[in-house]
Amino acid sequence: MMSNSVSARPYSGVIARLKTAGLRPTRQRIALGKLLFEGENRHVTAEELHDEARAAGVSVSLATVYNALHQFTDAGLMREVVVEAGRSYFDTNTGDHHHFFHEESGHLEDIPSDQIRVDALPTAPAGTAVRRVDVIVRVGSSDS
Amino acid sequence: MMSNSVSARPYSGVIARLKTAGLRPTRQRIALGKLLFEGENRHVTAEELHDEARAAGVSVSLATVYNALHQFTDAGLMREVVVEAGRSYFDTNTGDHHHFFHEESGHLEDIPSDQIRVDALPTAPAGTAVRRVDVIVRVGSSDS
DNA sequence: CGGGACTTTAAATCGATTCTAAAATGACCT
DNA sequence: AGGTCATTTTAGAATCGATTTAAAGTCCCG
Repeated sequence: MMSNSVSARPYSGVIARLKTAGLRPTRQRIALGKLLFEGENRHVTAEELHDEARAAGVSVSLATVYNALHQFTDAGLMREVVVEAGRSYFDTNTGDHHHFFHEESGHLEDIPSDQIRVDALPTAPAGTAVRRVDVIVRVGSSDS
Repeated sequence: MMSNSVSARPYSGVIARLKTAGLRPTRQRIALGKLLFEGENRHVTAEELHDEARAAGVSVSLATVYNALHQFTDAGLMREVVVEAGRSYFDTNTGDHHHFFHEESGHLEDIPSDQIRVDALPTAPAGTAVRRVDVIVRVGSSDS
């Protein structure tokens, strides 16, 4: 009866994912990985994830959360999204998509790539190659 | 023979612009305004502008540069561009356009709005209105 | 179980930005 | 011109998110 969500990554797929990524499945990485990868895609800041882990009874330092988020990102399990100066978001959705950013709440929401189109990209400056295209749709409460 | 540039904003248009924006034309704001608004459009960080001002013999504190950049932005004379966590760029081009961001050099370059198209925007989440759409094309040297 | 490489950690540090409260300045009035 | 007062600037301290440090802890292999 699968208590909740779309999730359904089988029993501790997290450990397998970590190993595949060349990361030792330590207690902390497993706990953070479960919070991040079991269930829906997520957008988190290091602080948020840290609070969440502790709230869930996992003892983990903020530095470790930063380390893990960067390691997961380097391993291609997540990606970093920059929307606000001075704060980093990490996104568990590594597929092709873009974002709504709610300026008041600081909340990010995915825009599936088939719901937006970027056309007619100019050629990259000489000597450079395009690494990624980010589209941020900034929204605010309608009574601004 | 007009020594350089497209500039040609007439004699101290900067003062008029400041007044129109409701900002007192102080020595510092005028000097920064000239660096920013006379000549081509620019992308600067606070530190860069501060260094440039001092190099030009203008005595101004970093805090004042930050103040001025925010005031100019609030007044609609500039806009802030977020491309890297932990660093703010300010852009003198307030028109509709997007950006190339060169990841190695930290350099920003405009993409005129007619050279890019964003279509099929999904509707904003309920209760919200779109404030802006930012497209960042991240490029790096082609031999990555 | 034992050893060594990899991890985690608390604490110190960093760079960017903001805040503070005091000193300086600009604009208005007469 | 001079006086006045709100606005602005400033140096320095403080804050913020993030990273680094070096020491303590853990994981994995035989």
